[in-house]
Amino acid sequence: MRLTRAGEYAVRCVMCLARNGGNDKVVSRQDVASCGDIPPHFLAKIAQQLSRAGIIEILQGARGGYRLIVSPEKLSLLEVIEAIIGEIFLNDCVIRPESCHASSSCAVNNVWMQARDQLRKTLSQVTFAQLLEEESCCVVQSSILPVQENQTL
Amino acid sequence: MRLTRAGEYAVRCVMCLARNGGNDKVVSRQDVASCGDIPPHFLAKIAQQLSRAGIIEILQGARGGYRLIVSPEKLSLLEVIEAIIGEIFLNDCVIRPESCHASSSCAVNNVWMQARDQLRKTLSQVTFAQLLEEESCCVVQSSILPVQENQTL
DNA sequence: TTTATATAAGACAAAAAATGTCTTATATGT
DNA sequence: ACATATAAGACATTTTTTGTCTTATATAAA
Repeated sequence: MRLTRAGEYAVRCVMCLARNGGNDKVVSRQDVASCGDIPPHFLAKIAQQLSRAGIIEILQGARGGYRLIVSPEKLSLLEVIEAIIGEIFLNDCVIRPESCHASSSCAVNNVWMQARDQLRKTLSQVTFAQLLEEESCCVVQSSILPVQENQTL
Repeated sequence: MRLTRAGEYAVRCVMCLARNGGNDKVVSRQDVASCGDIPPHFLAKIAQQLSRAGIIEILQGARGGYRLIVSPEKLSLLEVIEAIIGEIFLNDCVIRPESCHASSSCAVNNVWMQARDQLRKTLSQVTFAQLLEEESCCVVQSSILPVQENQTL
């Protein structure tokens, strides 16, 4: 497990959409990128992963952008993160049998599995609705967005 | 946080020492390496980190090797792992303020901190004495070691 | 004291993973 | 038809991790 920058960007992206596009509103990639301080092309990749995971919808063409299609109440931090970095594992030997000889009955491995379950549970219990209620990094700059709604047409 | 291979090797190294060198016995680097399937020179680096952390003692010269200087009852998985990979953090923004703007009052960050504390607690509650009581990956091959005690002198 | 054995220390190389950029293609609204 | 915006994937860069090699040093034993 590792919260990569891509994972962090994904969280910021969803936060931005939940905040600014909550009512099925579409937010352009540019706006999300500047809101979350994300390189636009990198965001494109991340958005595609979120789209494949069924979390957002991507709208092509003029006036395109991203739209959150899961309500913030039903969307957990875990879902967004695992959409980007894959299912969380803390140790390799579970998924890579060649890196260890006797993983099934290994006491060390059992500890890692327990820690993993705990971590996933914690992350799954936090929804974006909850996160929105509090002050968050990725929302600090969002005050620029309402202005941009009336941008050049 | 990420359980790197180096961290995994460190755990195997300590398991091997706890099992075979429990009574202040010295186990050669070669023996530890073959027991834990660790590249010998890589093990040397890991051992140095464990030594700096006060977990093992390194004995130079002929008949040298490594010796566990903390009793397995008092040595936790967390201590060994953090000796190698540093203090566990799940997210960057805690230690790298430049990667985030308002980390102190960030709801997302708070979740990560909570998950981190939980993970560290879990790992700190497991001792190597406990791990030794059960079957473990890194101990499977240790039956070769008693034989090697009577090796060529 | 000399020799064989074993690790220390750090430079170096290789591989893997993550991050970021760029180009061509495609879709949409006007 | 045109302007706008994302899709898709190749490519480059950077960082991290892993592993190796060489020279130096310490110790035990002949």
